[in-house]
Amino acid sequence: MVSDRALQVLRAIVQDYVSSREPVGSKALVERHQFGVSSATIRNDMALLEEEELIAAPHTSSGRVPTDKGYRMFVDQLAELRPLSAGQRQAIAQFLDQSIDLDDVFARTVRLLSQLTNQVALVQYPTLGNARVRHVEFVPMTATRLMTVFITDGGRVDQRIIELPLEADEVFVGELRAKVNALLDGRPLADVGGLADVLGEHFAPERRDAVRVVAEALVGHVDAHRQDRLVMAGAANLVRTEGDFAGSVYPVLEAIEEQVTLLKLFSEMELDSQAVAARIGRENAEALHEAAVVTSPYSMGADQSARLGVLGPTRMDYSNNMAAVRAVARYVSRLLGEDER
Amino acid sequence: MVSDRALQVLRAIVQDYVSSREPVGSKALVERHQFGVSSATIRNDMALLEEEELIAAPHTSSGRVPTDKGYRMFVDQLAELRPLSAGQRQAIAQFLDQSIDLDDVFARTVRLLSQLTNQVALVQYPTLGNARVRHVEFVPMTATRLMTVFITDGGRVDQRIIELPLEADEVFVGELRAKVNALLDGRPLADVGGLADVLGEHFAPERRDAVRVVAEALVGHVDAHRQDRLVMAGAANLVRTEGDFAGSVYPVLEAIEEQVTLLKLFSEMELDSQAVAARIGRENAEALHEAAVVTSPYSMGADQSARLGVLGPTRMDYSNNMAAVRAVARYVSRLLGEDER
DNA sequence: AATTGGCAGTCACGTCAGGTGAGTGCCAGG
DNA sequence: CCTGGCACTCACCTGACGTGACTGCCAATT
Repeated sequence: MVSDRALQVLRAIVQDYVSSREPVGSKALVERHQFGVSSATIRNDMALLEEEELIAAPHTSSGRVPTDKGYRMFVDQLAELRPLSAGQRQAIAQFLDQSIDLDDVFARTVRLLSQLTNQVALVQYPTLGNARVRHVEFVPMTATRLMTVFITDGGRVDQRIIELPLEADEVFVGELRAKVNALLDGRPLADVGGLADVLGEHFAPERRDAVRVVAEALVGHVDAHRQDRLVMAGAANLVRTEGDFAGSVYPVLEAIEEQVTLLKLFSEMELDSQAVAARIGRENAEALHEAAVVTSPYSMGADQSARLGVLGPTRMDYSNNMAAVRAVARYVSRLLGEDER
Repeated sequence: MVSDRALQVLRAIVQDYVSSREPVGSKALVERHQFGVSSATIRNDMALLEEEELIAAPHTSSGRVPTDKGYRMFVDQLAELRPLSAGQRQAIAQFLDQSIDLDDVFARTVRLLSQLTNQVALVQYPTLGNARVRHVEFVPMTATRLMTVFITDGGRVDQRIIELPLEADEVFVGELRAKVNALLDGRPLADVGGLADVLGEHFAPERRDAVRVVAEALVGHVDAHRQDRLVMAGAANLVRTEGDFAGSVYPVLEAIEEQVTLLKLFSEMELDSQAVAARIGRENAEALHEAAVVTSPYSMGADQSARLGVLGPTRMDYSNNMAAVRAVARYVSRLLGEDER
């Protein structure tokens, strides 16, 4: 039973607290916002909000601070994400258009996001859906060591070094290159496993052992495509906002570097709405109890899609960050060809 | 004119300070180490060391702390690089041998180093010397967008997305693939620029504009090979040692993420000895005045070489870190084929 | 000449008490 | 339902005061 005005008060508290980092009291509130009522009235509303656990007082007699639940309500009610300014949009376009390759798109995206939001930015590499094999290349390193380069439709590239049980001369490598590509080029990744099994049949029996090693590498390449990765930028921003973490930022940084916690989080959010979404405080895993994560899905043509976003203290500027994440996600999607049909 | 015993005292001070994080006094010193003289004598030596600016007192009446110069002397003369334990060496081998591709070697190396030293670890990607073109692949993204994949001898791979001024059908892409590879395969990278200039002659006039865009991309690939990169791991460790940075760790983390400061530092150290080396405190650029960097060169066959190492507060365990950096650099060099001839 | 014990002096740091002010909760009156 | 007023509560700052870990120096000793 929170009145309409009480919600306005909650919004004002979140805004003021985010910008000032200090618990906000009823008096300051009526001064900075036009409520048309006195501070005593606001105090009543605040008591109500506290009842609902949307705000809390750090100690008996001080201003109030939004709880995770308060932030959640703030974010959910935050219907209008004001679009970025024309200048900002242009900056996004200009900066990302300079990308020279796929990795560079992600590297630039993550740097851009961290600058726009002053938070740690994260970009998940897209998982390839029904991609196909484009080309496989073999590069001799030493007599018995071979690098395999695996290129897919979507333009993703994997390299891998393998140790052969025999010396590979130019002729054998050439034969490998020709036969593997004849067999695999254009085939869906899902087929690679089966085809690799029969690869040996195309070679002389004394080569079979070496070919088996190559086949294993090819399977490994496919697995690597399934595996997700994150790129991160702006770790320095986390240190800057250190004061917002009661504990240390250490476990937070650790969780980011470990990736596994974040990847799990990203895949859970995948199920959520297709729009920009937030996970706040205790909604997250242990290490991120004091952090908030704002992400949006982006797509890379085909059915390849992943998420990108930012991570920071729960006390963050959700309006701005959500707007930035949305804008960047949209631009990256467009850049990677989704909107081109 | 520092006596021999005074140097022992310096060594003891560095060791005690590194492990305790507290200024060390003459009394504690004689208790923890067997000097065979009284604390008053040690005090005299300490006064001498202070004269030489090898140690300093944070305030008038407190223990002493090594200065940058003191650490420098410690590193140059006093630290014994005890080899790692058999267990540690084995751990390095086991962990790195699992690498599945080139990027993975670097990723594992950097993680390993940060765990062995509890510092931020850095690995510089090798600059390619006189590498040659192995293969160039073209992957259509959309009708007018093409991804180029550039593979060199050394096994390094670059991808890049380009926008063509016309629609590229399968036939044209196939033609590109055949002619570019006929022209470039096996040629040194240095020749790519010249050859790209004449690429247009091999195509029909109406294709020349598109071919020029491709040629530019190829030149870009070569440039990208010249450009250095760093991979980093263990940023969380920097936060953990935050207390050792009088200011904030913010500028330090920022310098690491910017890369340019670190790359400059790495290339300067290139000139130094071939062994493991340290840059301490004010020997570094502004942002790293309170940090120390320990690096060692490693090689990747051919004439490709680069550096790897760790970064932390000047108050770090130099003996251990230098030993770890040296061991890892050696193992990576061996793994990448240098020792195989 | 080097070493030692002794002693005065310095200064960071922890503790404690008192004062200050921002902010709440509640109540009686509009 | 809103408002002004008032008592009450704490976090926080400040200054005073001991305490203890050092150093620096000096005269005595080997």
